[in-house]
Amino acid sequence: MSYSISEVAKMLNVSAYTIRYYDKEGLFPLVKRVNGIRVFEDKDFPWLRMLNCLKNLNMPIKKIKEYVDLALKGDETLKARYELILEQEKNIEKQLKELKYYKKQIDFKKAYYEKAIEAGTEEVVKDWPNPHATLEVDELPK
Amino acid sequence: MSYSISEVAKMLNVSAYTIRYYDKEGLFPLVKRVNGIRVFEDKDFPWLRMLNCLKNLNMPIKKIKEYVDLALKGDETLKARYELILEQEKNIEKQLKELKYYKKQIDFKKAYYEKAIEAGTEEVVKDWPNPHATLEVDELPK
DNA sequence: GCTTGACATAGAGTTAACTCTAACTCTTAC
DNA sequence: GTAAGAGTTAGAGTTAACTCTATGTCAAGC
Repeated sequence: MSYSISEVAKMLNVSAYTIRYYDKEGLFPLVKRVNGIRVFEDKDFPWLRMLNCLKNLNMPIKKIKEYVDLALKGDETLKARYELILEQEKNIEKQLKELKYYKKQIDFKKAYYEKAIEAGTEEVVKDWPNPHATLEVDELPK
Repeated sequence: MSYSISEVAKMLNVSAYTIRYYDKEGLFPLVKRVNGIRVFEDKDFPWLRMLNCLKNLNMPIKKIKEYVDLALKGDETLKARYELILEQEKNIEKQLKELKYYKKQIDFKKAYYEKAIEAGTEEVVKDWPNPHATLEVDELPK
């Protein structure tokens, strides 16, 4: 099967402009062209999936480009690409920790407003003990 | 206790420029000034914590400003603020789901490269079945 | 054979979130 | 009393990631 730029855009939930921009930035060095028109094929999908993943993990375009360039160089860069993946694994762990940390604060605030709404005024909760009483860097997730 | 702008900046792990920018955007309407100089006090910390939280949940500055403006209006906006918090709760859930989804892909890639490095070439893994074989929007976390 | 629609490019414009510069003030240490 | 250091402002500059415009090509349907 083959797919047009707008079909691929839909799949990645971005605009066709964005796909062209990514291409301009060198993220699709191996996509076929027919009469100048991009033709995405099944063989391109593993990379499209990976790109979608890295993009949603907030990896900058330039960093993604580095990964592409490494992959193009072949087996001699396997180690470097592995390191990059390990970095992403660490990044995900960190983001998960952070999210769980901030979830606690939001949950606190949720209960806070529920009580305030029930009472009709914020006064009754203004002095609630905050579960995150300090704002030291050490207290925040690493 | 009271704190200077650079102390607060350090706590939030941003620059003093950034704190001034946030202030310019109206995120600190209640911070005291002495001779024109910002003086952050203990009473400001609950909001600093909340701001840090929202910022790290990627809420845009403008949206944070809306929340500030609601809070300034007092009890009549309790419901609206509660809704905004509920939205954030949903947002966190979504982000958690996404992270877990992309973690699977990274884990796959990690094993992939480990095998490739062991073999000295990517050839042996190029046809590994990808656990995320499609790239349909429906397959991605909502 | 002409219109339509989807593609193409180069390059300009936009937006968010900083980031910095220039010029100034105020406090503190020598 | 003066120099250093940290604060102030207005406003310009930067960066990333799009987003769009103008202009053009090409294949398909009428």
